[in-house]
Amino acid sequence: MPATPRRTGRPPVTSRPQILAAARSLIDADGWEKLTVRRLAAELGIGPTTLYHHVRDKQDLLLQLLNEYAGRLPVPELPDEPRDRIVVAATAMHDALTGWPWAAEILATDGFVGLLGDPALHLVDTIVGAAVDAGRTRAQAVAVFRSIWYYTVGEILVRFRSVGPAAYRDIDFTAFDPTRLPHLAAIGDQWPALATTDTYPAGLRALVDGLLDD
Amino acid sequence: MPATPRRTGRPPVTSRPQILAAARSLIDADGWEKLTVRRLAAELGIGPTTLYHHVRDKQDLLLQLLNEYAGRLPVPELPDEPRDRIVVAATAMHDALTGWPWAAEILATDGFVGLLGDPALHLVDTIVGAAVDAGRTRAQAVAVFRSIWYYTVGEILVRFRSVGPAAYRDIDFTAFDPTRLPHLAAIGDQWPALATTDTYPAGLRALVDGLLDD
DNA sequence: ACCTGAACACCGTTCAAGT
DNA sequence: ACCTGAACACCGTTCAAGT
Repeated sequence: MPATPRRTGRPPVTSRPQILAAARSLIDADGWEKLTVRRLAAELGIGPTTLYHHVRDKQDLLLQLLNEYAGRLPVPELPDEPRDRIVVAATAMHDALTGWPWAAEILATDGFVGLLGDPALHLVDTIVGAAVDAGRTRAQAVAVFRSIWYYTVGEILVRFRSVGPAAYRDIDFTAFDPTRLPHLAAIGDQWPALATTDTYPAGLRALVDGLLDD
Repeated sequence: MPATPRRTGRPPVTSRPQILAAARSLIDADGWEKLTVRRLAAELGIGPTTLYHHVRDKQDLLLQLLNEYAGRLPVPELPDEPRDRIVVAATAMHDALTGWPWAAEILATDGFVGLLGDPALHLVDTIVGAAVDAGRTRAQAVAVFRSIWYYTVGEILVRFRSVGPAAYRDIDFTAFDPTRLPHLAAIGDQWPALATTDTYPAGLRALVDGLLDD
């Protein structure tokens, strides 16, 4: 009568935690684009096909990675005032995505809320609850969350997938036709500086104010 | 003394307009994901490598496609009132992206404003100009545009890349822990219905109000 | 039980050679 | 001046066979 179940067959060469750790270090070292099944297997010193005994497919791997990351997130201290609570919770989401922007790729891909783990859902619940406390109906509160979510994930995606110096180099910001595009022409080569300023907090505040004011 | 330059060498089997038209019909028929260099070449009855004599690379092809699409957009009638003008211009952008959601993939990838053609930039200029008319500085006006852009592109990306019925099928919305996620538990299986409601116009209005109010 | 190599059905892109 | 096939360096995934 063995206390632990007898192991049979060939011993495993890797494990789920090992795979997730390797994936994380691969992303952190070489970037999100370089995380492929084949490279990950090579990193682990195993054949690509072996990975499929531990994860269903690549999408499943990414979700496990995401939920593990969410579990490590610090839980922010939440103010009592509903409006401030929304801003703090949304900012915590934004900070989490800034730290791992590739997560936004997954979250804007696949039915966002239902795929998140408990810790990340806690922030969703916080925002919905705070909107209810601010006098919204539950349906309105979900709409509040969704608007904030679109703004947040959009900011992350645009900020991290774009406007490398290379993309801007081709563009002559002083060449806008002043009769057709007067304001862009007036801004001219100040655009790149203005477009890289961090305006997330101000925009978030404005959005929350607009959503909660009658 | 020839009036037109003499043509020499092998005659072309295709042209830029033909390539763009084929790419457009391929996207419309089979979806954005199916637009590959090789499939496009097959559609045109030419070798994949021939395409590289007409476009620099795939990215270049996509940009040409995008700018051509922007050129076909209807120009909306713009109200005098600055706040309304912003809403109308942003809605026109949103409508354009709803009609061709894959465009959002490119626009959230590569330094968005500088890559757009004149017609699409006209909407950018409109929003910046209206924000100036509403009393903002030029720097603030750019921030207004950017916030609206993040919200808009985020909505499109999330809406079109997510929550197919397949994604939701795995999720039990009645299983949220009521002590840890009280509001999500209270919403329960109403979430999918609430999450597919079109809240873009209301959220946009709220955002614009928040951005323009002092 | 778990691992493996070979294979399938693809990608984008380059380049020397052909017409 | 333009086209072509072959080739390079990759993808994610399946599956029969091995230990």
